[in-house]
Amino acid sequence: MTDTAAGATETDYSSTLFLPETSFPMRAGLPQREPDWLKRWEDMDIYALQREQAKDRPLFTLHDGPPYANGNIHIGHALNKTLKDMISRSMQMLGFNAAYVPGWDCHGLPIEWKIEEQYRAKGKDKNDVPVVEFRQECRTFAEAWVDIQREEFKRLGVLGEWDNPYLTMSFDAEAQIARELMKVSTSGQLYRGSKPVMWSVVERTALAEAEIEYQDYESDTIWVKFPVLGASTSVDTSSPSGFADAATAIRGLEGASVVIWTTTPWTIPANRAISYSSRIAYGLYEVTEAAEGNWAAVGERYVLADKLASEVFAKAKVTGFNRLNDVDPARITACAHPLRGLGDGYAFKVPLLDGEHVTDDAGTGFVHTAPGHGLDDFEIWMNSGQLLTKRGIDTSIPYVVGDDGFYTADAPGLEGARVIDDNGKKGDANNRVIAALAERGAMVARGRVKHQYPHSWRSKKPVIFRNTPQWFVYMDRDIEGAAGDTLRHRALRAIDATKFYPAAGQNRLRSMIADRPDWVLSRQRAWGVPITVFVNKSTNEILKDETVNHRIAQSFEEEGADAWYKPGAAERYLGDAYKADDYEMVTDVLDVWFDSGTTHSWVLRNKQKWPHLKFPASMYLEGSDQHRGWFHSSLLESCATNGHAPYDSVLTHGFTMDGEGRKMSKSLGNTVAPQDIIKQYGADILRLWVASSDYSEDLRLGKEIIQTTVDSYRKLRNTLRWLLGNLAHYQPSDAVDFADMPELEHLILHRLAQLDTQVRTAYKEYDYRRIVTLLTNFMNIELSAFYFDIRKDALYCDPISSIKRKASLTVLNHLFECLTAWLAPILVFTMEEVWLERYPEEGSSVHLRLFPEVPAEWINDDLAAKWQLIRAVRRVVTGALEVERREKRIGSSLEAAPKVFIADDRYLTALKGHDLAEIAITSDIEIVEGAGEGFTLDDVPGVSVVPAPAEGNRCARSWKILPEVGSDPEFPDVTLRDAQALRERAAAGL
RNA sequence: UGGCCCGUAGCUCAGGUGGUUAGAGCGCACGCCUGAUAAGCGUGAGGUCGGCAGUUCGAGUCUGCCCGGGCCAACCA
Repeated sequence: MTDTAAGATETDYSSTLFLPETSFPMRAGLPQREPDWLKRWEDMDIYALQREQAKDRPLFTLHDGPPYANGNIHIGHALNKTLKDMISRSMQMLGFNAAYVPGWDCHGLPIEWKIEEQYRAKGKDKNDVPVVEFRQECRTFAEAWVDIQREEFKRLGVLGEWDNPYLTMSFDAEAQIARELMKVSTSGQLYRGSKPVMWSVVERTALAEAEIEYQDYESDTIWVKFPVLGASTSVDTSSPSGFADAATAIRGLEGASVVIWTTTPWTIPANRAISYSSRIAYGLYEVTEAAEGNWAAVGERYVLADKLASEVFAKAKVTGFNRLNDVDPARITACAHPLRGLGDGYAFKVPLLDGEHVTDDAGTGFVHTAPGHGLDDFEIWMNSGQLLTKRGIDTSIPYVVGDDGFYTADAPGLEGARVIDDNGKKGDANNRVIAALAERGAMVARGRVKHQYPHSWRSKKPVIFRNTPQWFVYMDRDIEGAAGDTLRHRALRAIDATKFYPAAGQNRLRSMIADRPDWVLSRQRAWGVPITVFVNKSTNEILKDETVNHRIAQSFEEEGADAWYKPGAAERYLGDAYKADDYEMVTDVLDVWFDSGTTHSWVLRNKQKWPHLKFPASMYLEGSDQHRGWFHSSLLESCATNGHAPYDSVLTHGFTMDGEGRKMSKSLGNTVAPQDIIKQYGADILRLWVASSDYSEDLRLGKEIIQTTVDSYRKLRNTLRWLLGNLAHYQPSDAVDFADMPELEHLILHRLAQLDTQVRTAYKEYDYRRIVTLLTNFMNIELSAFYFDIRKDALYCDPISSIKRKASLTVLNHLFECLTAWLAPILVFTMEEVWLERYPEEGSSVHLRLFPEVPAEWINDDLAAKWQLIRAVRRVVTGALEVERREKRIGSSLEAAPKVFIADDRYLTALKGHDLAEIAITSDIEIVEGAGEGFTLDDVPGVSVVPAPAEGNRCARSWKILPEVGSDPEFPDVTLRDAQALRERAAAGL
């Protein structure tokens, strides 16, 4: 055993070693220091430098989906922008010109709403303010949030054209959005139809779901008879037949009535169909006993859902009834409208439609369907369009109620009755309808029900669903006469031509496009781009005049879309060619999805403003919700105007959940604000979290996950710090040629070359977590625990002239070059910090680099396979030493000099020419050919290790224990190698 | 309720076309080192692969059902 007492008097040689030297701090202090690097990048205008540097490279255009300009950014924004940043940075470093132009969505209801809120606080009424003034306030509001969000995004380390972003409310944008709309209208794809919307009679305005609150309300309910007009023996309802030829098969339906139930009697004049469900059992019932004069009289026959029949009869004060037989409602071809004949109207047939929304929980099992006054009603009516047309039924939806709540001429015999008055009180419509029904013997029963009913958030008054004219884009009409060339067809074809990450996104978007109804473009709102269309009052046709359209676009360029709302606008646009009085100027505003759906046309194609962008974009990247949003509307808009998608690829990410995988919400109190993470840990931690998560699914974020990220950041940071410390002793002139390097260095360079391919591939596939896994594993297992650990001896102790030391330094330099570049798109701040530590010159930045070229000669699979064997032997040695440590026979591995018995030639061959002691970090090792006793590992057969203490004295410099220590007269307390090192130092004057 | 998607160790993730005792890094426990030191090295313990049923000689991997979670289904973005 070594004389441990000698240690007490040991000379301290540490000043003669090449120990790591660096001022690079172990603790990052990111929250404090990140702003300094941001400032540095801004001062040097690194974004412009990148563009200049890459001006001749192929373009990679990640087109930014515009966030909405209200409120501070949340974790979803941070995720989104960070991913985008990692993509553009890595594409830039892969050799593209990857410009990034951020944008904002500025129009729309939420902003409008905020301004209205401010009005209400001041007791001001929106309707008293001129539209242009109101719009100006919205604009100012959006501008303020653009500024705030811009700073928040920059703080994440996102590099982009922040001083030249795109805004949907800029004048040129508003002009181009209008131009795009006019392209759609002149090509004949735009039409005016109608749709029920939530309508407040009191405020004379359409309302959004967010503007609705549900309150208790007492409604009149009625049960109404719809006389059966005909039935068919076959369920092929496309061939209607009367009773004359089908009487035998449809027993008892002649003279019977289908009974419906509704809580909105005033919608009866708007009834156009009855919905039933094929999953519900129906029967034909006869009234056998009822009081004299009862609405439901003895002898009448009703079709009802079996489950609800007795309930209906109870309401109808029927004391006795019979079930006659089963009824399949699909066989009823049509009913008469219960108001038939009133005011000479209601002569149309009322068809029966099979509806998913029909239940037998309440009512009669039949749902009164007024397509102009309910969403379900509207949908089933629209979806049945083909069927109805085949049966000769007019599919147009009547405008039964005006914006003031009065019945219109579409409610014959009821004109002048009102649904809701200006104070929000029930009008006389219900009673008038009930009276008219009773008069014709169409009533079965009436009642009242208390339920939750939608009310306006502002006035607290009840609202109604009301059919309202809207502007639509055809999904299925041939575009400009080309047969089969419909918008839907174009869009589906475009989806097939687009690459999706992950692939599932393709199906999702495809099924949405395949199923979607026509696109409703109009909103009855103020803050947006107007639908710049004139309609001829007598022909109802849209004016298609290039000159007029040009005037419109031109005025928007100069004054913004406000021009549409200025006095005399109609005359100004129509000029002398048309009389303004002959035309209706549409005042509806465009759906904001149309705004953002056109960005490709005025951002990607505006070469003056953004010369580094291309159309179509290389990629659109957003959260998976955007399959219904931006991906969708951009696709439709571009297919309508360009015939193809505006993107080559679409990448989607999931949503950020809390640590348990539940959605973040303010009410649950489980939200994580990006601002807080940045303040406490730094943006690089947030970015590392993004990079190590699987963004294709929902991501989780919580305390523990942040801690995990912080831990892995520390490890990365320290490994780089050690690299920096050693490279302090490296001069480029020390570089050793590849051919002159030891095998261990070749091994590391081989791994580096492998990683080069893997990292590039992963970046091309946007697979950041693979990069993080690859690099952390490499740095932890192969560098920190293996290569660095082995080479510390040579790096610290070897003589100045040592080739091994210089070769190792050369490898460290390569490692530095590669690792800093590979990690730069992810850890943008830290890699810059690391880089500047070595290259602090002005204008220097890791972000102006490309991923380094790696020489092909580094690849050496045979060598790697050989070192697999060597490392296997090493594992047996370390395993054996661990037993010695347990038994307190050694502490440091340098106290050991084991005997290694090797019976397997493969291992012997592999080890030939190598110093296993160096590799296993022992003071000495004896290799014995042949089998032996000792420590073994199951997966390394033929290798056994017999531990033994190292013989000799401990070297005061390298701490190795060798017999040779003491043999150098000049330096008797060190090994011969260390003595040589000391002599060289002295010779060099150190 | 419907469309699409997800559920592998404490955490983040690997686990082509089904095939031996399910892997990695981090964390944790224990030990070593004290010349990467609020660091470094080693060893080890952790998993009914959401549950149930089926197909199969054999399923984390295929099928069905169930449970849990997410996105979408707005004059919200």
